[in-house]
Amino acid sequence: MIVEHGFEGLSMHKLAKAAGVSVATIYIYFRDREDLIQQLYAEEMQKMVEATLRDFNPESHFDEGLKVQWLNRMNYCFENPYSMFFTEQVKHSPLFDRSNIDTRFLHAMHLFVHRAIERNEIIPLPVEIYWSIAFAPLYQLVKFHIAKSSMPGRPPFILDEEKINLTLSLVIKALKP
Amino acid sequence: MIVEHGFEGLSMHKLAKAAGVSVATIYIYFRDREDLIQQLYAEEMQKMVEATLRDFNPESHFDEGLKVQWLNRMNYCFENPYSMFFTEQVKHSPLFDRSNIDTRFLHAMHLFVHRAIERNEIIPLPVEIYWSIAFAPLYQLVKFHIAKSSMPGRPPFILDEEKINLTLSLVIKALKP
DNA sequence: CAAATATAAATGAACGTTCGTTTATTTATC
DNA sequence: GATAAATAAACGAACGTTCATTTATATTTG
Repeated sequence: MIVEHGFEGLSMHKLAKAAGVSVATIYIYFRDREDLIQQLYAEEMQKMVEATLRDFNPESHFDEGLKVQWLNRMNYCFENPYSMFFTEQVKHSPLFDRSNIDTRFLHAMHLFVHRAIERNEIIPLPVEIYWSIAFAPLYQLVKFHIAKSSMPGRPPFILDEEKINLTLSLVIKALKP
Repeated sequence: MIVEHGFEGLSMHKLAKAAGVSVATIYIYFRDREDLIQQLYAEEMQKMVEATLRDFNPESHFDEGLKVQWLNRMNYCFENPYSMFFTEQVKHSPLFDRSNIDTRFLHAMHLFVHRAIERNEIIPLPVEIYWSIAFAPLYQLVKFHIAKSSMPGRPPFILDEEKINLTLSLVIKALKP
């Protein structure tokens, strides 16, 4: 409902009807409407983080580790477009609470980056700059892919492993000493 | 209203009251609520595009042209945080209509990229990959800056011209032959 | 083992608001 | 006196939430 019609598209009555359940039943499991959305968001984010960290070793070489994360993230987005759209919508709405970010994920990332810097695999950078170069391009490509026709009047953009590898190599080039 | 409470925070009654106007008056100038939001979005996007293209010459050297755009975009976001937040919210909502993207802007960008490729200033790339590397990091940095504390438990991230230049140099390194 | 009781889960109906939108009328401008 | 702009009031529909009640499940008792 939220993905297709925005937050306004989710009403407790419609949700109850769609779930084949009474409206009051929802309030047994969720304090109120906002709590429902927040719990759903937390749940989806946790699944995404787990998928992103699958087979990821923070001690691995930077190139290898970043590639694992890119492919994980890309695959998850492709297999769960609704989840992706929903979480992106929350992240760009006033509902988003930055203090609730998964710390397990952050720690793994910090370890990974600092190890890579120690080993001289990438140049030392503020984490935000590192993040903006290492991940923002991936997100953008995934969005282009999901939007199918990325730009009007152009052929649809299909993100495949070849394009991922090309972009990844450029990103790594930027971060290499 | 939308920035502070989401789309649900904008009601015609509350808007009329805030504007010191009757509800019916709004319907003289806007077909309905959605038309109001779409017109507001189009207006804000046009202002942003104009600000981004200020002093930008599509024929200029790639490094120079990209820097102009980055600084323009960054400054506009800083000076108009509400506009930024609002448009980002629309872009990540089902209201967003990809077919309404400003073509003037797209043409300027295409010309700029192709000239740079012709002059061998950057490697040839699909436009989407170019875009994801050339701009996504900037957006991410601006978001970090606006979010003040980028990641919990870390000092607030302040985006200044020095950090912009550093990131820009890395991005250019990635795109250079 | 069945009946009785206690506990938990689920419900339909209703609450008072607020929603987006319209219409008949008044006010301002030319 | 005509045209345009603005309004107050009202519309039914839908909203989030609650509550008294019913249904289902588990436990105890005779």
